[in-house]
Amino acid sequence: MTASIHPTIALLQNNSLAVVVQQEIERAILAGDYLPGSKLNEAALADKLGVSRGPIREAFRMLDEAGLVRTEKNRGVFVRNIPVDEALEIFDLRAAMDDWVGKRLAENVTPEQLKELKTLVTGMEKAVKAQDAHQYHVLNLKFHDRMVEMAGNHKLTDTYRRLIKELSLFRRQNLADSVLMATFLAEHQLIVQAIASGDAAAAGRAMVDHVMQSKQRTIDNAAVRAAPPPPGGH
Amino acid sequence: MTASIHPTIALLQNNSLAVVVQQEIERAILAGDYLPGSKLNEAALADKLGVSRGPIREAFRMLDEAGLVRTEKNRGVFVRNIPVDEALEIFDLRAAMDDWVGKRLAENVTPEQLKELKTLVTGMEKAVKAQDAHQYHVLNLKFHDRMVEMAGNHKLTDTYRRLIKELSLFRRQNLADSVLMATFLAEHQLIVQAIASGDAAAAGRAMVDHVMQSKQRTIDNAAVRAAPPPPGGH
DNA sequence: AAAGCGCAGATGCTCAACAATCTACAAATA
DNA sequence: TATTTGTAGATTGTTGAGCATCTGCGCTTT
Repeated sequence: MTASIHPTIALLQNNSLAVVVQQEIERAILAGDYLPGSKLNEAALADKLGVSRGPIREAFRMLDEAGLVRTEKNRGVFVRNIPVDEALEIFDLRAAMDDWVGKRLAENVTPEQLKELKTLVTGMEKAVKAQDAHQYHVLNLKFHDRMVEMAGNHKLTDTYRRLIKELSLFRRQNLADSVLMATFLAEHQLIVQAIASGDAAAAGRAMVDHVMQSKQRTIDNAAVRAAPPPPGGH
Repeated sequence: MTASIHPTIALLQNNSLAVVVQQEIERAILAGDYLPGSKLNEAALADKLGVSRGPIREAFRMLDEAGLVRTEKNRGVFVRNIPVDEALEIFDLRAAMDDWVGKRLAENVTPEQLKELKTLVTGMEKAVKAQDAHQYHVLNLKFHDRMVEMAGNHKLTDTYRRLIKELSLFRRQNLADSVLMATFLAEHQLIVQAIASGDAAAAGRAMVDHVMQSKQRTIDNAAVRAAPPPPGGH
């Protein structure tokens, strides 16, 4: 009932230090401040964030359970490095969920929601034309996240976001070239179109095809990097 | 390298106390030792398990992240009570996953795996005939878990199991009556049959139908309990 | 070069303490 | 009587010190 004006106070009123620390470390990891594989030092973090080791350790346990870090006994906590195999598995799982989302949206989407999705696609078109890969990436994430959210299943939304976070740990975002961006853009338009048509099966298929395309691109990418040209002398 | 003979020592060699505590509390919760809504007392648990409050608190954070308990600041940790809405959401999410599992199995199942599934169904038949609801329940869980596992996607398997754990917190297992058990049994046979036929679409459909049946039963159950007959005089 | 030694640094855990907060219950008030 | 207030006790959130143990690494020894 006492809605504190001061935001940072309100934060600590409802969240324990451990939760705040967890959020901060998660933010830093997802922002790329700590790269996959790097070690998170308990004492250093405690010092940096101005708390004792207790909350740091509790935050570590949460992050571990969330799949963002890996704990090796007596060695420490490391930012998780998602192997290709696992990333591909995540794509398949996402596809299964997106299939459901597409079907559900085709049946239940409102005109306002449809309009919002179209706006997002338009934004991506502009980003592609402007060669703004970052903006495209942000809108792309938002586009998919909103669709999942619109499907109205909180549990599925939570699960989806958990997967996206883990996936973001897989290779620092393979920068999309303009040709690929254009391809994906066309698929996005297809998805919205299918949803708008109310054809559940088609909408599901469009979503699945799209994710499978991303998966295939990841496979190709991995194949290229697995057999790189020998590095030239420095 | 030093493979301790003593199992409990080997356990602590690889797992921190917090993890062991987490596993023990989780076991207790899933076994029904702590009912949904009940409070978990830090000091009491620390005393009972012979550890300090630190590992207990770390275990709490893991269990919270896993969705098995809920933490209220300054009030404590409580075994989570899954509301009906959330249970229904989980059913839909499961259906989406099982659809994928069914399709995948229809395409890739091995004769050995098929045989194993048939054995499980046979076991359930016997349990139904013997009116052994508990045995049926155990085999049912195993049947579905094995199918998910056989689909070969670890991430999906993890996610599925997480959901099942949460779902087990929803109403102490609605005891299945024999009529319902028979219905589900027929559906199980249908699933195995569809998988064996190699018809991906049919297998997926059979899996989805089955989960939706469980969902519907949950809805009916909830409706009945929501409008119970007025309690007779004591 | 390989094996062994020793040490600094970090983790895992315990214990003790204290502030903040919640809970329950009793007393005071309307 | 019902409601409010006050207060004591219990519990949580957090800190800090301390210590055993493990890891990593450089150094010595062979």
